[in-house]
Amino acid sequence: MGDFRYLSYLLIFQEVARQRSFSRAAETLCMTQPAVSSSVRKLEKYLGVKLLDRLGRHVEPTEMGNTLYRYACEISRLLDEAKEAIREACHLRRGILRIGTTRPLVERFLFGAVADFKQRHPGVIVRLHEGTSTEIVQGVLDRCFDIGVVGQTAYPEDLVVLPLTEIEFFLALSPPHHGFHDREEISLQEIAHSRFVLQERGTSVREVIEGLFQRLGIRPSVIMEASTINFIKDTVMKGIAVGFLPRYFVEKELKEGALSLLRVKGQRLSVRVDLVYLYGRTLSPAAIAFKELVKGWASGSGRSARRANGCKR
Amino acid sequence: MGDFRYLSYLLIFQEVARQRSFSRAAETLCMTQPAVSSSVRKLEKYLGVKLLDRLGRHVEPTEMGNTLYRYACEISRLLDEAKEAIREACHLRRGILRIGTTRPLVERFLFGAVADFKQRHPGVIVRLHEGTSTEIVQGVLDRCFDIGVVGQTAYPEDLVVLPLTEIEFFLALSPPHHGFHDREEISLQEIAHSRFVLQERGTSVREVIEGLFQRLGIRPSVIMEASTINFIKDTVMKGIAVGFLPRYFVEKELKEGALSLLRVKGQRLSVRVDLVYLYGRTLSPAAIAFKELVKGWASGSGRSARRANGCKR
DNA sequence: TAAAAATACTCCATAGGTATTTTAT
DNA sequence: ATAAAATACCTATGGAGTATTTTTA
Repeated sequence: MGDFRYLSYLLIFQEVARQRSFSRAAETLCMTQPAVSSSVRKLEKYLGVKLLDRLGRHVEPTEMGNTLYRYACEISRLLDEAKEAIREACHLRRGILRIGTTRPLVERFLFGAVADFKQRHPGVIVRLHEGTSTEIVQGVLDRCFDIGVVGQTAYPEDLVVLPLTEIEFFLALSPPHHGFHDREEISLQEIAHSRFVLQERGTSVREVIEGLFQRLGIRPSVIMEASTINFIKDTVMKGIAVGFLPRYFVEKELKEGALSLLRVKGQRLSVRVDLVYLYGRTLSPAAIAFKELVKGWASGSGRSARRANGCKR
Repeated sequence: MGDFRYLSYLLIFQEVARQRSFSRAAETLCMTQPAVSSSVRKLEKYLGVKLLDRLGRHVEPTEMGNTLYRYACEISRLLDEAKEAIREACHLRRGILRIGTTRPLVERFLFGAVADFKQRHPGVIVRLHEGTSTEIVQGVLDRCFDIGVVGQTAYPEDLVVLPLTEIEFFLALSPPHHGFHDREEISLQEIAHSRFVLQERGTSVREVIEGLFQRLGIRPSVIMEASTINFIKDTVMKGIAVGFLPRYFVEKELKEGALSLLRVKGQRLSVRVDLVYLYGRTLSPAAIAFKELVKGWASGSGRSARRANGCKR
């Protein structure tokens, strides 16, 4: 095409039409009157129509001039709006933040982090999706999520992985049904023939647990696969099976004695929590801000990311 | 401001975002790849944000890039629309034509001319306003009408006046009530003491009639001022008063003998019909076309403006 | 290694300035 | 007579080209 330059003429014309004067328009546009005149003339030549009637003292848009003026107004409005949208997104007053994560992690710190983020940046829309680790990772690859917070898995390349924290899992069992509830530790061999309720396939914990069993040559009898961590807790408490749970999740039940947690002897049964995003892609300001925030919520018990600073009042 | 040039960068960026490639965008834009690259880089620098993630083989808009891309699409849509609107208006496929005229002239030829115009240019909206000659002239001055078709008056300067035709007025009277109906002519003195129904003040005919009476030193007894020409006809036919009417308007009544028309002796009682528009202002293509059309309808009995030519099929 | 973007440089078109004339009020 | 637009002319910026290097898939 090559008629890009006429775009600027359009905005110059708009000012002339608005002010009904070349000179005044030149002034507000910080140009000289001849420059404005020539711009409008070039636009008229390009479009092949007269846009302004020069009437000595003042100037008046023609029929076509009025038509074009209306469009020019709309266009310059959009230009301002676009600039404003970018400005606002930069200052975290606008935008969308799409986070993918797993159910247990939502409760561990995402929930708190998101609430914190929303309070700091109420203008940003946060979309929190839940899924298994593999689903979330795929979602990040597919640009469904800006960032994912998942238990460690085998990541594909071109994914930036930022370790956040580690969550240790313990063998969870119901006191009445086993003789182990007074012990601190237990070896997997001791419970090799128990019935298990495990996290569903596709979750990071499951992968870790499977790896453990495999290394010890144990083929456990998995009687249930739970899609929610709550279901595991309930099943264990009923004494139907044993499972693996993080401590933070059953704090209350432990106090009540409804459940026992035993460290798995000789093995480090823990899952690293990672924040992941696509390599090479620019994170939105909102995503960057959230990334920093969630680091705090992961490391300390969460509240290390102070609420006081950074908040405009 | 001076940031006009960034407008063109916006459209270049849009093409890159659409094609997800600098090289391909350069091709469709008929530019070189470095030119496109530098444009986008300048836009990024101007806005202070990264718009595209360069990923070797291809390119992908960032969050901000996507936001801006949506605006760019809307803007380029508007640009196309504006150009199309102007093109269509030039070819008389779109536009508004605002005509001001007086009631009797609508029936004399405006009605036919407008119908003819609409048939040739169905896309153009025609707004036909009625009023007294002075009202219409004022409307033209106030930009309410593109053109006015009125009986001749004292025009203000800066009005272009194009004489269309002349309409002769005759004394109209009801046969039973007067002894003149078998005559051809009559002098105003003979009916100086009749009761008159005249066109309302502000109309051209009224001005002409007033001038005539004044010159002859007659002060007629005007018992009624009619705002519609029909009212004059009815009043005359009822024998309540005498008035002045053009022949074309009472053709039927003359044949039926319900009315007589007598030429006013020694006086040329006629009103010139003018097409007027603002001096210095560019007429819209629709107005120019209508102007030419109405010339034909005024001169011949109307049909001299052929219908065959100029019509695209 | 091949395709695409970035970089380096050169050039000329043109946007926009100054000075002046024309025009209309 | 004055204010505003048009015209004429000139200069310098920067847009866009060619050639080359760098990068990544």
